[in-house]
Amino acid sequence: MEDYVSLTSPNTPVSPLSNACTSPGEVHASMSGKVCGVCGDKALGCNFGATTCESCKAFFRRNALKGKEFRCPFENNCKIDAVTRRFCQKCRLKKCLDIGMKKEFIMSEEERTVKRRKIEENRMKKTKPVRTNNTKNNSKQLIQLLNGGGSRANQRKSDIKSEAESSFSDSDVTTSPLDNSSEGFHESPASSNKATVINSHQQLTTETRGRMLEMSPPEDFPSDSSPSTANGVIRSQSTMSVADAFNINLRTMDALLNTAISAEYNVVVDLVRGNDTSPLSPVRDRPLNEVEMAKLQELVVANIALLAPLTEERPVDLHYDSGDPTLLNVINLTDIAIRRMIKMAKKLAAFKTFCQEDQIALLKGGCTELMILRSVMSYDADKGCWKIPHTESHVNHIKVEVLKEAQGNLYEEHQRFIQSFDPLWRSDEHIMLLLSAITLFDPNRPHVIHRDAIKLEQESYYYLLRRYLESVVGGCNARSMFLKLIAKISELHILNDNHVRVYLDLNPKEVEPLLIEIFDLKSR
Amino acid sequence: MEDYVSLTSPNTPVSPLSNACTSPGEVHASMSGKVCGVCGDKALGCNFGATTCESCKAFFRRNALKGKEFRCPFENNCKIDAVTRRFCQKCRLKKCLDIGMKKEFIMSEEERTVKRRKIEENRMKKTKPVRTNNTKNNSKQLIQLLNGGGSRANQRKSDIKSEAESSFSDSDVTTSPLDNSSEGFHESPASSNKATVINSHQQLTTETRGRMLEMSPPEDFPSDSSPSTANGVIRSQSTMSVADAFNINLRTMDALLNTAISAEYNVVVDLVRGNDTSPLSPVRDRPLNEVEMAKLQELVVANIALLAPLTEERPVDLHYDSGDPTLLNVINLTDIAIRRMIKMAKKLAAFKTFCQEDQIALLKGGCTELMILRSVMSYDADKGCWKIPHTESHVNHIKVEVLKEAQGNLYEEHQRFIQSFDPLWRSDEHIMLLLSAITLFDPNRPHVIHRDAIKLEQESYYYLLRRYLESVVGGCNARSMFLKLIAKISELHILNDNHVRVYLDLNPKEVEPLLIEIFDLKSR
DNA sequence: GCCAGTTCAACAGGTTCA
DNA sequence: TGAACCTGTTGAACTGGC
Ligand SMILES: [Zn+2]
Ligand SMILES: [Zn+2]
Ligand SMILES: [Zn+2]
Ligand SMILES: [Zn+2]
Repeated sequence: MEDYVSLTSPNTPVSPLSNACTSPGEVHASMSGKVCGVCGDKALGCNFGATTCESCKAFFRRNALKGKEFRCPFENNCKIDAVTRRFCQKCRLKKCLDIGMKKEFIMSEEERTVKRRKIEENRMKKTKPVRTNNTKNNSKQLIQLLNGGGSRANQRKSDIKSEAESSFSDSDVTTSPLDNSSEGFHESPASSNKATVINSHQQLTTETRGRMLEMSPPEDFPSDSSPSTANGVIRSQSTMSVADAFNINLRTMDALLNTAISAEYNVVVDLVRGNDTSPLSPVRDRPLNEVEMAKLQELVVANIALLAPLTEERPVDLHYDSGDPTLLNVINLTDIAIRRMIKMAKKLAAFKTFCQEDQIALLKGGCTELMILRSVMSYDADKGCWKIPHTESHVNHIKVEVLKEAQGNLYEEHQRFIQSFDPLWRSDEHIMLLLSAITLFDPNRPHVIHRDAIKLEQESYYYLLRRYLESVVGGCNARSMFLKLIAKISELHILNDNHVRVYLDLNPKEVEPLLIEIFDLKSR
Repeated sequence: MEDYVSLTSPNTPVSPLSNACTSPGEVHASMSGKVCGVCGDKALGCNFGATTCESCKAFFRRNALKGKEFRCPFENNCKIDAVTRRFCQKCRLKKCLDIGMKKEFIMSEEERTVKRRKIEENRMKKTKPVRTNNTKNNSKQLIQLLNGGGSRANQRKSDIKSEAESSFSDSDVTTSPLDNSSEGFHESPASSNKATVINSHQQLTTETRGRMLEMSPPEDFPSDSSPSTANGVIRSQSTMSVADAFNINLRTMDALLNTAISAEYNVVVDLVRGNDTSPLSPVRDRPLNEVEMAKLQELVVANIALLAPLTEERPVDLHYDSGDPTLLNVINLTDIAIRRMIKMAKKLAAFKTFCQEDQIALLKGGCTELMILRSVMSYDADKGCWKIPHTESHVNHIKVEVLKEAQGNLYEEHQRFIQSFDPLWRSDEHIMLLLSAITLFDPNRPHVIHRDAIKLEQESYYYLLRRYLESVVGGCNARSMFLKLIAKISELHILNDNHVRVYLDLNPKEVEPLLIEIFDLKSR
């Protein structure tokens, strides 16, 4: 059974030194059964410029580009056949090249990237359900809500037929362990502000690490602190004059931004000039500046406004108080949650600057993800329920378990997602709101028109999130957290798909009009 | 004489008596249950060229290479079976060889070291937090250098005992019978870098993909290719759980990360300029903005500081001034180069924000690669030497040819690497510094703790490099240059890896303490 | 159908530990 | 010494653009 016969005619069966594959059109007569020019094994075709077997093809692809230097355990002239080919990489590779295989034919990193992307795109096209457009026609409710400053534009199914309540969530930011919640509804910017910036992980304090560094130059790193808790941690709390920040008017963005820029820029200037004087002035680890604070505060304020409105919007028809709501109840309550969302969005200056089409696109595309985030915020781990404020005095509790009624393992996934949020994140209103903003201003929503403009807005929130983290925790940790949070956004997209499926399965007749509009249910 | 032949090369893998293993794909009909060719015990597969059991495999590995002469207690013709195999090593080993086991297939000492390293590296990449090496204990010098602003923390061997320039001869005492011993070592400041230590060949593959995504044509996200679909609608595969999906969805992560980074640079500026930029305004062809400029400038400044310090750091003991330095001289001079590197790193704000463990990991892992880059920068093509400033007025010239002293073709490879840099790149300080920064902030270094944080920083420099190129040459060219430069980084890793072994063979007694620490030489 | 790349289970080398 | 284990490498089978 010795196919070792091949050993006698070691090299290429065809031409001694090259078995370059002939041009496709021209069939080489002598080739009856193709043979690998490298090892003599059965060949299927031409690979990287020569006729080879599958294994030599793979071998060449894997090793030719790496500059890796192999060593021959023998005399650098090993004969390569189907059995011995594995024994000496060096001689095998050499033979590959000798018979004319070309490294150039191996796709570069870039080419592979392009290819992969192309495949992905094609895959998308096939799978893509393609939803209907956001025409003015099928977005009446949304448009009304967006335009109408008031509440009359509402048409709730449940106004007629009272039903259960609640939703995943509305804003329970209130329940947040952080004090600010307790401040609750006042809008007094000042008070909330303070909370804003400073509160936050108790342990971390708003240490302005940058400042600290300057103050204690020599031993930048305490060297003792464990890496995780780390490098900077507990330091004195520097109570910067946050107060001023709030007086700043959001409208005068230009001025503010200039401040920010100069701040950013100053670092450089410092470095360039007397770099010796303050070599440590870090780009990071500095407290939020006025602009940043203002932008963050805007979110907080918009969110606060969210807490009360529910009641005004519609008569209290929270009948289910008597018992636990069904899944359908809960779903329809998301109607309310979404209205809140819209209201909140409208409080964001940037949002209002977008054209109506984009506003609709963002809301339609993002509202469910936003709700999931709210769900995370309002989750009460102890009771396993969402705490949802309805009136100033009344808080509703809805068992998360209601999700078990949904198909698939929505409940488990939802729980896992919530759990995957570090309690510290969940309870940090600022983090959650920033994530919400990033989610809202997602430039990749379908039907978006001014994509770049939206992208810019989103970027500003990414940036702000990062800055916020830097101002709260230092160095490595800030970046780690930032990345983990970004990962959460990625997970959110996926989880969202599963949630949406629940809506799509609904019978339009049982669902609130607004929901029908948002999920294009009629079209199903 | 088949045996002879088979010993020298695998040409005849199958000797009459052998039970040489056939290629895996080819099913040997006669083989029902595999049996050890040596002892008849149950065999699992092919080991060192023959089908053997686990114990004979281990036996052969342990004893075949040792020149050890065993003595047969009997007549030199013992029967070897599962029971008797341990009675006579001599006959057992002889039988091993008889049935075709080849000592050449046993990895040499050096190969094993390389392999071990690679494994450890990979392990570190996966296991993120776990702290291991780089303990404070074995990184004293580094820590001193990192903390101490001054230079007193230095302990140079050459300060104390100027010792013979040594011959490498002993270094290549490599025990391996295989030629590899030939590696010898060579060092150029640059080349020595390679040894750097932590060779890391991460393939930039997946990462590059992300980076390229952004660079591609203006309409990065043709709206359809975008991963996000609308608020509902199947984003990726549908039913998978969030957890699973996460892996599959790395692509989305890439995109998000990119957004986050560009946010870092653009937000402030863009907003100021008027975020109503036309929707299609291309990201290319615009000059660097303030933030980007600042970050780049920081590198330049840090680099400037690098040029003078050498003399302060240590008394000039460049004995070789009288003549050309030997390879060992050069190797030990890398000590100085590394000190500069550390100094430079410390001038980077971002670097300082990392915890000490990470700072050490990055320096330990990256310093040799960084030195290779410096080698490229300081190379004088005309004279074929490196120009290394020692004092402000004095520049040292070291012939690159010193690398020829090293075994193997280190010199050639090094030269090739340098030459492969377009002179335009080499002379562009910004490009070289950006490459250095990318190399420094390599998240895949072993023992890194906050891997993702470092990755973020690195991505940031990738982004900056791209932007820099865009600002200097036009869109298309920028793109291809960017890719070529990335490829260089990849080559750098390989070059580095290929010579790590050189350092490993050094005799610790002849090497500067800092180098010992960085290369963990003592541990050998 | 060709020929790039991708995937994954088996393979074969080293390492560990009793 | 050898069973158990770990990991990088191989290669058969498969995917997908052209
Ligand atoms: Zn082959
Ligand atoms: Zn060979
Ligand atoms: Zn055996
Ligand atoms: Zn014997």
